[in-house]
Amino acid sequence: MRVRLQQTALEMFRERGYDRTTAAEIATRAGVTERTFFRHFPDKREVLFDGEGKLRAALTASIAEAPGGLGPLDTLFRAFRSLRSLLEDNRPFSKPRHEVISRTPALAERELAKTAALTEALAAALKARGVADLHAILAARTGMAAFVHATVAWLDDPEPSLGERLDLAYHALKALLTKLDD
Amino acid sequence: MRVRLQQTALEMFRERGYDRTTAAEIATRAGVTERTFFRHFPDKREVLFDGEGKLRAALTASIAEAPGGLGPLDTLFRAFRSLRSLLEDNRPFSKPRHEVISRTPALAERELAKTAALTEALAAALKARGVADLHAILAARTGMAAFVHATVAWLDDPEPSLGERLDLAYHALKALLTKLDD
DNA sequence: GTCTATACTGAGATAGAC
DNA sequence: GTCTATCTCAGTATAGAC
Repeated sequence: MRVRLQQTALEMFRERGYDRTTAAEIATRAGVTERTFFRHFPDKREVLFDGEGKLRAALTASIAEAPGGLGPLDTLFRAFRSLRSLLEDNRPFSKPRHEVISRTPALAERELAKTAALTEALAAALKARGVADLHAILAARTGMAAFVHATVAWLDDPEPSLGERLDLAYHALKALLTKLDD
Repeated sequence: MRVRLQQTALEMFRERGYDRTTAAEIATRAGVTERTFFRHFPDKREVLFDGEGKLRAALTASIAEAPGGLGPLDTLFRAFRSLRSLLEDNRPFSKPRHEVISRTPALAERELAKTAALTEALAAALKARGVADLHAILAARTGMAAFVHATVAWLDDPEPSLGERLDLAYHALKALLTKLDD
């Protein structure tokens, strides 16, 4: 039922927009009552945010098993690259989902919150490898910035590929360094 | 009246928490009707987010007038440092405000959205200086990550000072980027 | 300033799975 | 019998329309 509600919600949000779709309508089309909708999802926005757990688990696992000598940012990029095929397979679902989210402020806001939570998890995974707190949180935020940018750009246009976009972001970060003073 | 509503709201949120304070109650204590509250603020969360405009104007102005030779990250840090005394003066208000925000998910979410909007503005200001799109957005996100981290840590504990915390973050970023492979 | 739609919340009842 | 999912009903607060 969870999945059915999610699919129905995405479908209706695309047809009529998030604001013009009530939770009761989603529930009815999915064959349940409004109250059931809210039992599955604590609020209406949450119906589009569920795959986060898998992403988080995959990334933290990849970080945990990374070779010892790798720096924090390289560890993160290694983890991001390991997700390429998973993300590429999901594109048929994630693209329309992203379209709805990006044109709905309430959903965009929720996505930022989810991304922030994921960033915290990455920082924690880095700390577990012995990275100092400040370095861990800055690396996690910097890495996520690059990852999100690459992913969003790739959802908008599949060429260049996600892997190429990650490489571009990686080298752009490197270039930022060479210009640092002091 | 705007300011009075904001002060009243912060006061009541601290006393009872955001969720247990209704917009009508804030309005009544401030001496107006609920309708007036929503005429000033499009939604209840927004009552705590108003100084954004000034911060944004100060930062983009500072970026625009930065010396030509400076790299993107140095331009940003120069702008952040120029805000130190403004932020230090504001601490008596921003500290309790931050406490309320950080323990209220709905407000934390809104703050992330405001920060994201500010980040976009910084990226735009960098682009106006001729920085390439990808570099501008990555520098803006990386710089904001460091700035937010330094500010939040400093709100939590005023020592080390904000300026020192910014320097720490700057050097941590430098160290991270220096370790990059390839 | 009034009225109303919609997002949520809580308590209790029902029904089927185990 | 217990557990879990659902429904029913009644209510409050936010926000938007008029």
